[in-house]
Amino acid sequence: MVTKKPTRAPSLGEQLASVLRDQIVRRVIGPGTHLVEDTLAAEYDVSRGPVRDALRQLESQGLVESRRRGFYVLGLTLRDVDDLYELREAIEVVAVTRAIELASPAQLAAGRAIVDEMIAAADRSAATDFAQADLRFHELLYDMGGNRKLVDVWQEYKPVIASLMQLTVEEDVDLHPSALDHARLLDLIVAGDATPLGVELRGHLRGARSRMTHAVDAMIGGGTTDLTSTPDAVAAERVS
Amino acid sequence: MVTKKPTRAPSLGEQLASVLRDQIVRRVIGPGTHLVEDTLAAEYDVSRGPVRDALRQLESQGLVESRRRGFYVLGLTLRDVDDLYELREAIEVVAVTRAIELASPAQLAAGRAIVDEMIAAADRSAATDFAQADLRFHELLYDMGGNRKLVDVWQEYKPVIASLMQLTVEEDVDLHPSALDHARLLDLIVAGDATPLGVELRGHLRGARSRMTHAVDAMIGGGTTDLTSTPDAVAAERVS
DNA sequence: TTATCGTCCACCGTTAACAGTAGACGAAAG
DNA sequence: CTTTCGTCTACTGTTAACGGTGGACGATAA
Repeated sequence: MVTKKPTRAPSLGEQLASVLRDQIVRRVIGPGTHLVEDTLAAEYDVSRGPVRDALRQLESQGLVESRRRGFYVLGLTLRDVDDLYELREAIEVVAVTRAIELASPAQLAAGRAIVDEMIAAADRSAATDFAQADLRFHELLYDMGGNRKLVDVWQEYKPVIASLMQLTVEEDVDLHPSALDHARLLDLIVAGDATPLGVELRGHLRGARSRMTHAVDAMIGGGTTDLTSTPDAVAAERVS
Repeated sequence: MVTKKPTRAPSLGEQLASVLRDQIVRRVIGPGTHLVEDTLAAEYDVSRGPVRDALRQLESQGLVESRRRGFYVLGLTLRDVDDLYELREAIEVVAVTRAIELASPAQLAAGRAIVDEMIAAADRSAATDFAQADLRFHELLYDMGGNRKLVDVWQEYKPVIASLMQLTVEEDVDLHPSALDHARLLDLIVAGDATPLGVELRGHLRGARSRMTHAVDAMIGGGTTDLTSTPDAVAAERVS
């Protein structure tokens, strides 16, 4: 069983990383932008130390790149979203497969409670609450799997995924089917057959991926990706 | 094609991270050890900034944990080695599967050149050189796959894997079969069938994993894991 | 015009000092 | 004896200043 660290007040570095991450994902700060410690420190009225911390964190999440003179924004292209979800699929399928043997009754109950929260959020059309419950649900899947390295990778990229999900919450979509998808994942874990479970989760994540590439594409202002005629288009209505 | 960053002199933080990482993997610094910025700064005659950088890096590699008062060494248990290799297997199989379509002639040639270096190192029984070539070979597999997130995860954990490999280089083993295993991976990429390629790579990594758990076990002083009668025992003679 | 060389500067890496905080711990009260 | 409260301290987070470095750039020579 993987234990959780107690919550502490976020440092300035963490706060700044969060602000910059959102700005990068939303392209308020565009790809190629030169980020300089001193400049950001002046702009946000902090010293360079927390700026360093923030930029290091964003670097390890693949959002910025350190070069000789400063950091440069890489941002998130459609390619990046695809890559990120391919990574996520690779590791999350392993985690849920392990969950078949390892998930405890308490964890399964916690999963069902989160699904209930999702349904309640869907009732209220509270997409932001839904997204947060969604993230907690998937984190629980990793916890059930009991592989700490998989958990660590999830934790590393979770903030990026969360930022991406924020791009999709403004859309007026019925969230109930997605909530039920999550319940179905739990059912399949309990049923104990890895093959349909893997198929279901892959479909689930591919739907989420399509939705996000759609949102990023719309944000970029592209018309280059037309999803309305592909099988993913239906799945794209599903969250996470 | 994934581009490489130019090489810079390592900062004090990076150097310290490397030293501490080795000490942790080798259990010179044992699990549970309390690591304090001030104490390490005095011991290594640097200021606290680089110590912070080092500990942050080790934290993201899962070797230490930050709690309220300082960092604590988690270390690498047998469980951790298994988890790490399960992660690696999950992502590396995806990378090589993608390499079937995406590997360039130049990359394949580079792979063969690295295998030649491995054979030369095996000729000289130069295990450390072999291990380094081994790491470069696998990094090239990720590059061939062209998924930047997979590359990033590999880069994140590569130093830990390298430290682990150092535990195994003192053993007097004929390295030629392992070199040829790598050539075979390239052949299978060129042959273009994902299924035998996946099977081969999984076997390859499971061999490496067994070898490492064997080395960690011996280092811990355990007698709790007897590998001599399992199918992995033969594969454990293979590196990487 | 091109190549070379010296200077400058745009940054980051590092250091030392200060400030804040959350438990630990001891003393006092019930 | 147990609980509460106040103080202390062990750390980290942050700030400001200094030092180093590697290209950029301008001047000079061929």
